[in-house]
Amino acid sequence: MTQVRVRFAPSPTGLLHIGGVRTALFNWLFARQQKGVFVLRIEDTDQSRSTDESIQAIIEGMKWVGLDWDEGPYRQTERMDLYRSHAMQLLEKGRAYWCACKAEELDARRKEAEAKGLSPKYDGRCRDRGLTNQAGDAALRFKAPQEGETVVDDLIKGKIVFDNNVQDDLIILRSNGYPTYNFSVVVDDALMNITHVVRGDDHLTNTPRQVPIFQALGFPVPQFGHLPMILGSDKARLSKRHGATSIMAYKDMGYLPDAMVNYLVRLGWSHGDQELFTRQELIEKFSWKNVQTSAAVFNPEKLLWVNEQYIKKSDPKQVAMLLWPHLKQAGLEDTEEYKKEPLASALQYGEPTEWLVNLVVMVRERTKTLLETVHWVRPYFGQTVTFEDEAAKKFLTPAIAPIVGKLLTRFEAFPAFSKQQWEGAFKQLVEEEGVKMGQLAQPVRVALTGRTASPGLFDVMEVLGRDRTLFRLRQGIERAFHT
RNA sequence: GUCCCCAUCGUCUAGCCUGGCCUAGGACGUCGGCCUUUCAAGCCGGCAACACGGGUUCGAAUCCCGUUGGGGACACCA
Repeated sequence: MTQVRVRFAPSPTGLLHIGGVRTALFNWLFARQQKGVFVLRIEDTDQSRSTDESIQAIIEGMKWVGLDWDEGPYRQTERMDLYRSHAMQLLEKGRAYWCACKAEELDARRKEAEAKGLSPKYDGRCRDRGLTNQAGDAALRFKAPQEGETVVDDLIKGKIVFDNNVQDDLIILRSNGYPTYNFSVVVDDALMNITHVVRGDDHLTNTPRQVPIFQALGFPVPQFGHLPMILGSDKARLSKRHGATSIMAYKDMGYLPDAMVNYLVRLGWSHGDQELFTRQELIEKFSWKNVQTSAAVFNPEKLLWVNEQYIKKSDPKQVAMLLWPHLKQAGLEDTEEYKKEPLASALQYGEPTEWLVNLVVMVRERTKTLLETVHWVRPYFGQTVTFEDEAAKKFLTPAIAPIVGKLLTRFEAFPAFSKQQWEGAFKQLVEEEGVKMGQLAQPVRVALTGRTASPGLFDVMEVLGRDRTLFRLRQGIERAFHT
């Protein structure tokens, strides 16, 4: 059994798209499962649209989402000699010919054909002219078979039959000497010994163009697999108008890489009723036969739910580390608490403090993204609290100040914080005063966090610690007299 | 226009290959309830789908044909 070799071959013409990540993911899963090789190849033969920034964006995105590659990144622009020499081979074999038609002429003829309701394919006028490329401005065309059929046995869609008479002679070398996509992929996939070409559905009709080129070059034809597309809510191909499509935008919005992977893989693949998978499980359970044949609509709400599950169930240390950059972005880096985070500025190293980890555990039940986590975690940074006006106005009133004062006195009597002890004191006071739990709890909550919603009061005190709890209680009482 | 792909709740999907176990299961969302010091979480329950029409068969979501609908491709883009 030969070793499985797969590849992800994006073109660097923009940010790394969610659809691209999913394609990469299926390839990666298959490679890891089969103990094969995952190749990253940058298809940058369109020099007018390719940029180095895009290459960086692809690499950054792949790394963030944890899809590591074994070979590459290769760049097609560094392999020009290979494409040219193989193109010349085809010319020598009589499987290619020079075409002197100008781009504008072809354009005009295509439009004309379309207007007449004919197929817009190349009319083959240079096919038998035996031209040479003396002027150096001709394009080289592949002599595509015009008879018979090309059969593709797709890993996902099954057997597909294409009539060869609908294929035209595609250009393999542009007049500027650069190869075109359909040619460079074939040369690369062949030379890189790619065994399984797995890509988006939109490439399905490229397959019957590419297969004859493999054959003409004398290369074995790889297995093909075509993944269904990802659609927007209106069932049109997913694009920016449906919202964020770049993978890094999701990082910025506070999504976890594992959550993205989990959501994306379930978009078109399933394993019974299971919704959540570890990476190891995905690698073990992945199978082509469970890949969906039809397109899927991207659903941001379900993605949000998956992310929420990961925030809740992942190792809180991991979550805390992923939280660091967001804390900084939120302007919390000047607080004492942030400064205690050992390596928050070099987030790839070290571990978060126990304090932060506990904080994450305390708030994670109520956050769906890391951005929300930041919001919930914010009151615990810094000595003083920022009151939300509405909250203070409603709960920190002169009427309530005395009882909060009594609570403060009792707490002050304790030399250290003890959840059990303090909660007992709190409940006793509530009973003595004959008030409802909430009548005291809400003012205290506002005093401690500045807001009307928070985790359990005594968890809050624990994270705050004795001194800050007392400090904020005093602060709250003071505020109460000023309302 | 030509070629190709696809079709189960609003959405992601299980079931389809190997027809009966399907009065079609799960998940997201949504609606209602329980729990509760707030906000969540959690738990329980409700609503909700086999695109349509023909066949084949004792029996079809499952097999076949057609229709309709959706998507993709037809570049010196990838």
